[in-house]
Formats: sequence, C-alpha cells, structure tokens
Amino acid sequence: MSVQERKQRERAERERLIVATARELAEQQGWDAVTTRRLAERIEYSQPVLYSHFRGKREIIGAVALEGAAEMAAAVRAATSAADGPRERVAALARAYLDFAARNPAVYDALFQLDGGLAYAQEDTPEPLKDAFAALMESLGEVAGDGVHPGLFTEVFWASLHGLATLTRAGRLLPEDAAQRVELLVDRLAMV
Amino acid sequence: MSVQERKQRERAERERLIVATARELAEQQGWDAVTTRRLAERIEYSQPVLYSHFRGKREIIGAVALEGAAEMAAAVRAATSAADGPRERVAALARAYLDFAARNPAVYDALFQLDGGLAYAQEDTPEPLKDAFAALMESLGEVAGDGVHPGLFTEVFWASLHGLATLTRAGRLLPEDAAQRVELLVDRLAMV
DNA sequence: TCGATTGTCTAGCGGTGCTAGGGTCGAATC
DNA sequence: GATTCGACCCTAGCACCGCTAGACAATCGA
Repeated sequence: MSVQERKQRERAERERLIVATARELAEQQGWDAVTTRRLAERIEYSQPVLYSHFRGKREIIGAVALEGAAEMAAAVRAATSAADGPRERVAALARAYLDFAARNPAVYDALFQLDGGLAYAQEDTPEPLKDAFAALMESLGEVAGDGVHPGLFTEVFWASLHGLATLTRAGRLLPEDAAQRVELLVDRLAMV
Repeated sequence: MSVQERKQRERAERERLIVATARELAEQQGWDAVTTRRLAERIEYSQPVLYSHFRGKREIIGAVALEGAAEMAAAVRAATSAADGPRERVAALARAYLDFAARNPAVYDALFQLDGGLAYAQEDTPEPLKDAFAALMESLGEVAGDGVHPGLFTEVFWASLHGLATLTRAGRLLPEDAAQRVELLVDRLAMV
C-alpha cells in the first residue's frame, strides 16, 4: 500500500510542477512560448508525460486558470476586508482586480482570454470560478441599488473592469489615466 | 502605361480578395482555421502570393481589422443619428456596438482581441481606428457630465461595452440578460 | 528577336500539438 | 531469491503551422 501511496504523491507533485512551470513560462515569455516541448524540457520529462496528466495543452491552461481564480478571489477579499464602508470597499475591489490582472497577465489570460476548456456561468462551472465571482458579489451586491439584481450588477461591474484590464494590457488604453478611469467607474456605477 | 495600370488594378483587386476571403473564412470557422495554406487555396493562388501583399498573417488580420473599424464606425453613427435625445442616443450606440460585435465576431476579434500589428492610442494610429473612437465620442462626449473629460469618459464607457461583448461571446456571461445589462450600464454611466 | 524583368510556383525549413509502439525497470508472485 | 508481469516513460513520427529560397515561365523593352 505504501508504495502505491508514494507513487500517487509523486504523481500529484509532478502535476503541480507542470502547472507551476507552465504558469512561470507564460508569465516570463507569454503563452505562445508555452509549447509542449519546452514545457516537457523544463520539467525534465518527455512530452507524452504531459498527456498522462492532461488531455492536452488546453487543459493545462485550464489548470492555471483555476489556480489563478483562487488567488484572485483571495486578493479581492483581502482588499475589501481592509476597507471601510461600501464605497471604499468597491474602490478597493476595483483596484485589487486591475492590480491582479496587471501583475499576472498570463494568469489573467488563462482565466478570461484563452480557451482553457472550462465551463462558465453554468451548473458544472468549477468551484474556484464560482467562488471568484462570489468574492466580487460580496462587496458589489451591497451597492447594486434598489431594485437591481445583485448578480446582474456584479456582471456589469465585472465586465467594465474586464474591459479596462484587457484594453489597457493590449495597448488600446494608455495606462497613465488608469486611476482616473477607476474613480469614474466606481463613482457612477456604485450606488453609495 | 495602360498595361501597368491594369496590372495595378488587378493586384489591388486580388488584395481585396485576400482580405475578404480571410474575413469570410474567419467568420465561418474562426481565426484558427485561417491558415496561409487554406487562404491561398481559396483565392486560387499559392502561399507566397500572400506574402507579396502582406508581410505575414498578422498584417492580414490587421487589414480585416481596419475594414471592420470603418464598418463599426458607420454602424454606430447610423444608430445614433436615428435616435432622439442624448440618453436615447447613448442607448442606441451601446446596442449598435454590441450588435456589431455579436454579428461579426471574427472582425471584432481582429480589432480588439488579436494582434494585427496596429498601433492604438498613438500618433501613428491608422485613421479608421481613430475615426471609430471618434464616432463613439461624438455621442458619449455629451453625457460625460460636468468636469469629466469626454475622452476619458468615452474610454470608460467603451471599456465597459468591450467587457460585455467579450465576456458574453466567450461564454462567461449568459446572453439572456444582455439587454438588462446595457440598460443598467447606460442608466448609471450616462449623465442625462 | 533577344535579353531582362516581373511574377508565380514547387519544395522545403524549423516549428507546433499530439500519439503509436517499443523497451525498461520495479513490484508482486511462486 | 528467481521470474513473470505490468506500469511507466521515451524515441520517433504524424499532419499541420508560418514563412522563404530558388527554379521556372511569361511578359516587357530594346
């Protein structure tokens, strides 16, 4: 029994190594640089080993996305719990969200830009994704305003943040005025 | 002279054919299906011909993006000019924008998602892109509110629309409540 | 008519994601 | 302790990708 357990442990450890390495490589050189060959070389195994853990590259991206969702949820909760009052909580949430996207561009891409084979906004959506959305709704729900469904409001606010994050990172918006944009967004959307 | 002119005409015509075919193929089967081989086969020329018109695949995407920018600007202007009053104009703009994104997903991707090698928010930004942004600002500028820079407001509103468009198309948001989200967004952001 | 130029194609390079098949090595059995 | 067996991993290769060198044919100017 103990031998099998050790093998399972080693296998799980190797899987973590794959995900961590993919993420690291993606953050360093972009997802285009994350090829199965390079990834295999970095973990010091051959390519087919990757396929004994994941169905393909897409699933590896998905694994990075799930890891990122948990971290983002934690970052958002940490920021909001340190803020006083609904208005300041929402502002802190927005800053934390955009900060996470800017600091972890590859993870953010895995989450919202690339195809990681994950289901969204559905029954079988993985728990970390649901929880990340829940983390947003916890603070945003209280400023939705009268008669506005908290979920709907959260979706709209989230979409706005997502738009700012992606357009800024893609060079469509200049980063200089980022703070002003967030300010404006929070002022208008949140009913404090 | 006339012979050269004819050749130039034919060459320009073929370039249009390439762009149109790339766009068509992308709309039908997604940009992943737009390979230089398939594209060459569809226009009934060999691959290297593509490279006599464009530096590479990226530039072809860029050409589709520019074409799309002009169309989007026209669509937005058509919608806003048919609406009465600032509030209704902004609502019409939002609907037209999201409608364009939904009806031309591949073009929208070429514009804002993929790398078409185009410069954004800079001096040397191509005219169609500047004009598309101008089309948005024409209607959005008048509802920016006191003391808010029209350009900044347009950026924020645009980012919100972009977020809704991309998240919806990527399956991150369910399309059923799309109309409600637009309503909410316009209500809150526009100072009517 | 003959060279030069222009245009196009065939063939191929190094890369991609992914997989079939063989070989090795350790664990369980006799 | 020897042997069989099965899990595991690697080598090699598939079809495809973006892109390009070099051969070849057609056309133009002298």
